[in-house]
Amino acid sequence: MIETHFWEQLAMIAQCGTLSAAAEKLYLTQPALSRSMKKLEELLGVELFTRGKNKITLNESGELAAKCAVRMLELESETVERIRIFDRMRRTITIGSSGPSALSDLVGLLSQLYPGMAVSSELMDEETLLRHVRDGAMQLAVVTHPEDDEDLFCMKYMEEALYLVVPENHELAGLSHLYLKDIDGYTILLHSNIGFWMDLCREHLSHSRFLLQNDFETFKELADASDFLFFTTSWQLEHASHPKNKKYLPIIDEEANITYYIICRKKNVAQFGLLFPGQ
Amino acid sequence: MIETHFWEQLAMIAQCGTLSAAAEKLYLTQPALSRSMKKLEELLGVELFTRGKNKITLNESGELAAKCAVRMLELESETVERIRIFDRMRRTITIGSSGPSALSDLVGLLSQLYPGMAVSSELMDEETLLRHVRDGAMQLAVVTHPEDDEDLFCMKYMEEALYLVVPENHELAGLSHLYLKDIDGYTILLHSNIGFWMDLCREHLSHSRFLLQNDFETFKELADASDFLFFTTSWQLEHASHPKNKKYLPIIDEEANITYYIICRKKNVAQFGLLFPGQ
DNA sequence: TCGGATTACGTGCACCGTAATGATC
DNA sequence: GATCATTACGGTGCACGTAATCCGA
Repeated sequence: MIETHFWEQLAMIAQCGTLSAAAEKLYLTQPALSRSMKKLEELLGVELFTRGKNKITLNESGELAAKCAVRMLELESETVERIRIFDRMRRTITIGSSGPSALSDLVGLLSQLYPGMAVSSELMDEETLLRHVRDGAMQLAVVTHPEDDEDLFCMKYMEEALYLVVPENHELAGLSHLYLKDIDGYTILLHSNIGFWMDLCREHLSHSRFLLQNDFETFKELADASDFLFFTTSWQLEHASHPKNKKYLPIIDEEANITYYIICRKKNVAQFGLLFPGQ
Repeated sequence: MIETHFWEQLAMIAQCGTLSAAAEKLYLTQPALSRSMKKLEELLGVELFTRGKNKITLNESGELAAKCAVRMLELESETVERIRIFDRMRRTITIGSSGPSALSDLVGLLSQLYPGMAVSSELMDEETLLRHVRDGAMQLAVVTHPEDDEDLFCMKYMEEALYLVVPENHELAGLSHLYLKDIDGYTILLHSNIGFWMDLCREHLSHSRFLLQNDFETFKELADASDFLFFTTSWQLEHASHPKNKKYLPIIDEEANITYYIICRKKNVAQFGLLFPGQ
């Protein structure tokens, strides 16, 4: 059996042309490399070089061996990479959601339940989510509708209600609740990455203008300091601080009161025993 | 970079199930193997085992790694074998002939001209010979007809004349020469491996009975001691001793007086510079 | 004279084996 | 008690580097 470093040295010599150049690249001395190749020839029982007095060249067998060496080294490094990636994936839970709050909530929950695991999370539309869960690219997904599928496990996860935040002196501030149609036309501050909520806004507030913010901190500052209308949800009200000098008006449309369902392949349910107690 | 012996040890552990069993098969002690696998995990940066108090098992990453290890080891041993075979082939000249004398002659000549090379020789029909030369399986072939082909080099090699050997008191002994038809009907001692000569006998001596001999020594003893007719050739008369108390009658049919041609691929001519001087 | 290859020689460390320990059946 | 794995410790061989030599451009 030939150790890997022999193949690496041989490949390097083929690449560099001389022992000395190869030795330098390999952080070896010339004598060491010379000896090593002698040993390789002995182990193979095959002469790989034609040796002149002060030059050494690969012969035909050596050329073949060097080509093979390169292939083996490629396989070896690919293999190592594959093992590392597999191991990393094995200890990361990949999840997705169509809504940001549910995603944050689940990330937090999983991090607590499985302290050794990394959690990789992504916001995406529900069709893509379901496809990813089905083909195994994603282990868990949170969607806004229950899914009845013989391969998929589905469980109610949480509810979330939409609120409109208005300045206390705003004309809407006196209302106890409202419908989406009531605010269609108002200019609204909106975060960009809000998943399905964006579709909801586009659909029901077609006359409104949206001030889109990519950065969450900027959004928060603007929301705090300005008199723009913006949305929040029951989940955010529970988990984050909100300015006191605002009125929080529940939006009572059915579409604005969401029930989240968590989805995973039935064959993976056991893997998430802590998340699905009793299943 | 991971040395081969790590992969071998991992594969062996996967095969055997326990460290101790694997260690024994690898001619190692348990502690050595235990340390070695720790080191492998460190090099990979991946845990491969779940360690109980007195048992150790491959985890999922370890299973993958072990499978990969087997594949790499297979590639490695295939590669070594391939290099060895290539090297051996590189230093053997593979030749063939349709006739035995020309084959012996060429083997002897090549062994003299290329002392470092092995010569692999085979007797076979001319059609097969030409095919082998064309596809590279054979470097040189000796045939009884010139071959005109743009890919093939062809050179006259030697001539050979057939003789009938008869006891001095035989009814044919008085003749100075004869034709094949003159001996059709006689019982003749014949060696089995005589290439195209056999076809010639079958064709022109259809009424003769042949006493076929596989073993050359047996043939020689019988030829010497008995009064059976048998054949020899000009080449054999030159290169081997023949009994004095026999008459050697040349057979003057055209088919019994052979000119041999040596064939090789034009692209290989240079390789046999000593054999084809001036080409 | 310089660059490249091999040979000779001394050394350090990596890995091995032995022995001891812990743990489970 | 038997088996299996890990830890501790001491020894050895192997592969390395340094130095010297040889050779050719």
